[in-house]
Amino acid sequence: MPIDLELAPKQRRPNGSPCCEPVVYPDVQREQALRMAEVAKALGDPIRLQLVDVLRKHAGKVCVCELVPLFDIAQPTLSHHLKKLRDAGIVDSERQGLWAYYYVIPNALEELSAWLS
Amino acid sequence: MPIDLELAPKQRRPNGSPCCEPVVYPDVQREQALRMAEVAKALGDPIRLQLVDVLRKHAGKVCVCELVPLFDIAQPTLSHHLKKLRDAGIVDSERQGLWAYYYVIPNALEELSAWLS
DNA sequence: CTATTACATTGATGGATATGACTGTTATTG
DNA sequence: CAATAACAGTCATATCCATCAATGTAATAG
Repeated sequence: MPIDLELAPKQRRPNGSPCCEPVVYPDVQREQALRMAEVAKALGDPIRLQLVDVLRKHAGKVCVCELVPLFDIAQPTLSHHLKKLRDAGIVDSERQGLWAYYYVIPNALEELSAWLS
Repeated sequence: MPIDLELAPKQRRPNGSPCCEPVVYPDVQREQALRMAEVAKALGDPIRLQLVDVLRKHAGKVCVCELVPLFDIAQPTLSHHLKKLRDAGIVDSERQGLWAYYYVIPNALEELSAWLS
């Protein structure tokens, strides 16, 4: 059940009583909000957002060594950001020899995107 | 200029040299990433995301007193979250007597939404 | 085997963040 | 005017976060 309560419109205030009856909050959508907030939080850093932007615009997988020179941060810091994106379920990686290739998980952004539009 | 570099695909590593030529990063899109990350960061909290959800689903303006009972947080904490959303340019408020009415700023989410889809 | 490269992890640190208790401001009731 | 209600701001605290330096791991070159 989406959050679509009939919130009481403007109200008078008798006195000695709160202005609004407490609206019962439908506990549903809670989990969806948690999931979407987790994704949004991961995107809430300019570097991570640009990382996702780069990865999205390259259908294939991108090597970490190609991502490092794009930003003014040290390699461990980039690794840290990539881990955040991985923990949020936005990207995943694949190891091939010495290199690690990252890619955006298909539909990982879909729920948030649908909610925003 | 959007981030759409031709990242060199997989590469060999001669030896004594880094694996990839440093890719020149187009400094543009930086500001856009900053703006979108700011919005995403503000949405990166379940309570704030649900707040925006409630406000969006009510075309009119919603009184703070109607928002408070929806969440298990104290009123000052809710006020803080609303301020975060205000600072991020997502919502605005209007004072009418004792009450403050909040609403989502039209198109405030458009840039992020467009980028996500 | 030794050196080096690519990447991840750990630890430390300064800065931001979420929360609640308290206080302040404004407006309305009586 | 006095009391109260609605909301915002301040302060303190505990937690989280971004960053870097240093280290660890795995693989490849020589």
